[in-house]
Amino acid sequence: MNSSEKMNDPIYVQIIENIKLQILKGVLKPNEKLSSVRELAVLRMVNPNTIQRAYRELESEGYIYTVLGKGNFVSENIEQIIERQRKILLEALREKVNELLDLHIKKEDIIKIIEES
Amino acid sequence: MNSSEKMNDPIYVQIIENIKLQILKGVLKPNEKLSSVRELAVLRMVNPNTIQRAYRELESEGYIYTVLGKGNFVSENIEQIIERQRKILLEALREKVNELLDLHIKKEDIIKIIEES
Amino acid sequence: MNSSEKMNDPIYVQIIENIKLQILKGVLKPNEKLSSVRELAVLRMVNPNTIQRAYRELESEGYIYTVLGKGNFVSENIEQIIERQRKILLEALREKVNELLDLHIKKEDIIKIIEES
Amino acid sequence: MNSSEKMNDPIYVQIIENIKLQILKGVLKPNEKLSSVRELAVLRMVNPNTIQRAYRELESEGYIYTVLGKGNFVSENIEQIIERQRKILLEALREKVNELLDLHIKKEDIIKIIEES
DNA sequence: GTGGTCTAGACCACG
DNA sequence: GTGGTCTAGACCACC
Repeated sequence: MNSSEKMNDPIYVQIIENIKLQILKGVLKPNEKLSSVRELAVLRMVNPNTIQRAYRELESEGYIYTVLGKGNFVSENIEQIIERQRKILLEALREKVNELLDLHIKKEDIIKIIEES
Repeated sequence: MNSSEKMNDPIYVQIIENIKLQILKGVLKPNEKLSSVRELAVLRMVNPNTIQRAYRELESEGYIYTVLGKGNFVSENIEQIIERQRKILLEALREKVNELLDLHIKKEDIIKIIEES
Repeated sequence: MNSSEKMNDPIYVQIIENIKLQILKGVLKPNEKLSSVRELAVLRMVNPNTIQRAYRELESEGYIYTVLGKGNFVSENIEQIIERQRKILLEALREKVNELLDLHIKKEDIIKIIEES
Repeated sequence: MNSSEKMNDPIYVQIIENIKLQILKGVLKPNEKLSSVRELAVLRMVNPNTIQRAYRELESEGYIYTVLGKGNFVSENIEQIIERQRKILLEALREKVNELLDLHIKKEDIIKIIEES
């Protein structure tokens, strides 16, 4: 039912999207501890490296922070992170739209695509 | 009034956009020779390196091809190149839109941005 | 049954490949006149522009030459043209092979692909 | 004894190949920071522009990503990038082989070339 | 003549 | 500090 979460994305991307959504919806709250790498690996039946990678990317995007030896936690200032992401994405969107207009794609057609998303 | 051609863009990007548009509008036709690097450098009053860079990127995107010692030419199969670019861009657009929806941006707001472009 | 001639190639590419093969097999001999653009357009039931484009590319690759007002003819020194093409292609092949080896594709697997071609 | 690393290649290509290999062999890991443009320029005793160019091409091929003001980093999803590159190269190889077969080069001769690579 | 590479070094924007 | 852009100008290889 959700907009992203494509089946053919690599596993670690699916995990990232899943955790992001939980944070965004407030299921996971600021400073809350995430499942440990090993726990989540068992739960999802994937290699611990895959979880490690997902956590690493979530950290680099600012969604979570890592305390060595303690675990991974949801960022304190999660709203700011989201606001920053929004701005970045909106700017990227504007750029893509301009490039499409240059290639003679009509605005209506672009809007149609968005409405179908 | 045109979508691209932003003043703030670096010179080489402006040149790229300009040439792309000429190709798209049919001013430059398949296999037609472009100005030589040095000619265009004099014409636009910039360093030859700047033109060189623009031509190199146009080539790597498939819009033109280079014959060593002869010059740069508009690609034969330019429509396919354009079609490919459209697909790539539309897919990128869809992805951005999905990410924005995940960040709770409303579809209407996204559409508003496109209408302003 | 032939190696190239993919169905999903654009029409003008299919025409190019077809004419190249006729030249290579000696069906079309040096200095022999090719069908006129209009004749071939009717025969193949395509737009004359498509034929024009195929001839233009064949000329730029050296297979044929054009005499304005007279028509298109198979090149005199066709063997040299072919030899040049071979050298260019073999060099390109070597380059691709090296790049594949860098990406840890085994020589055996590359050879297997060639044997299947 | 290695396949790439030709002496005759331009410096920036040698740098690109060198970094690609380090990434492929796992010497450089996902999200690891590369030397800064200036550092590497001093280290390899070349102009910063030359490094800059190498990094730019590595980025456009997806091997690394750039954060303005922070540095250049190995891509997160490097395996996918490699897999994509493999597919592109194999398809290009198949095409070259087909063209060579059309020019009456024997399969055995093509295979011989590969074995010598 | 053409494009391709490279140097030396300046200036900008970002954080 | 980082990368990004740009100039001025040299030298090479190809044809």
